[in-house]
Amino acid sequence: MVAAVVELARDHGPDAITTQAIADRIGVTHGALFRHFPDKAAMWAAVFDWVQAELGEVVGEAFAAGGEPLAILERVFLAHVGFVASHPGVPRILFHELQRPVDSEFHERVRQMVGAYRQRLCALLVLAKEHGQLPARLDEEAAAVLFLGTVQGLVVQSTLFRGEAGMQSAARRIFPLLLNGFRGVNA
Amino acid sequence: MVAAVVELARDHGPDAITTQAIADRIGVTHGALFRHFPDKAAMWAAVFDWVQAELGEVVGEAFAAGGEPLAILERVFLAHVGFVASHPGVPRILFHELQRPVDSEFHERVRQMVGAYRQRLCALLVLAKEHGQLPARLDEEAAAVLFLGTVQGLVVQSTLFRGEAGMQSAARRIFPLLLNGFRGVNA
DNA sequence: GATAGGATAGTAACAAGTTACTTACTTTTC
DNA sequence: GAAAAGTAAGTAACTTGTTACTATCCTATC
Repeated sequence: MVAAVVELARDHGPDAITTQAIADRIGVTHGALFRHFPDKAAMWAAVFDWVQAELGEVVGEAFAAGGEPLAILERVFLAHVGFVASHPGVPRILFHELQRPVDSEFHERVRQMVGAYRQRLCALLVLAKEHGQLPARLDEEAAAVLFLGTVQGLVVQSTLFRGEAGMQSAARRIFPLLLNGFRGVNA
Repeated sequence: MVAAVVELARDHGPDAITTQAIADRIGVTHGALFRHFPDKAAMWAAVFDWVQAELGEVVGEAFAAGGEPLAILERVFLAHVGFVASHPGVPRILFHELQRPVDSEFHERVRQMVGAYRQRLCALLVLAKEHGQLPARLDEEAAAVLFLGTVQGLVVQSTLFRGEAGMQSAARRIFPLLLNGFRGVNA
């Protein structure tokens, strides 16, 4: 089911992801879907669960692989971009979720997810400071926001232009700039 | 009309922006809308026209106000963020537009708009190089992508967290990091 | 200067098509 | 043989767009 939704999101915007379209894609009748999910919201929730788990795993591995803090940072960056590049439907789904009312359940979940991600990044940046890889006066919260923003901006622009193919190479060109910003030229 | 749509987008997500909802917001009946617009697509087009003109003006002023290239860059950054902060519905509308099929008319328009913006940024960065404010080896295309990505990422995270209020202050904290990245610590 | 005529803008009700979801019934599977 | 899974045919609500009719205002003629 989840796979069907992610594929549908890739080439027809989420408006076109009707329960009928999902059923067609899976190869069952419309009614059969509702034997497994109480309603459409539950289907979206399942998709979100999958995204959260999958992205969590990919990024978690990058975090866990060890090495110097800045090497980890780069690995996380590329892993995140790589995940999105190999699942082009995912950002569309998330953007769609974000367009619900601000106090919706999904908003809360995304907020928690991004918040936890940001905290891990902050911890990593503090570690890098302690290792002397980054200046002690670095505003690591701003840096974490910038890091995530860079990924998100890359995603948006890649869906606009080169498609997802050029995303990885763009990421490799951009990361040094990002890192230099963290290191600080005026330190 | 445009104002009604932008306000609706602020707190109700574009799915809920039906022609009926627009009519209610304006204070006319449903049918009256179709006396001014042939169909709903034309309404979206009008909204997009407004966004393009308004944002173009705000950013254009920041470009035109003169000063050193990096000062202009900062002014553009803050102007852009300020515009979005004062019209929270706008990013939602644009994200909604981006979820149409890739070869749609809107996609093409957004692409041109972002493309033109990127070129202006590149030109500005080249100018900064010539003034000796940025190292000659700076990859200005990557820098332009990073610049736009930062704005976009800031927008996304602001709609998630502090709301649009903290966006300006976040922008002020982040810009120095961005700039340092351009200046390059390894130059 | 009053008034006919026509464009402009609005209203109310409706038509046609979608969408999410249900229900009564059948098939598969263990 | 019973529970789980699937099917076919609905239904109610909602969405975009249309249509027949009305009010308002500007103009131009008598």
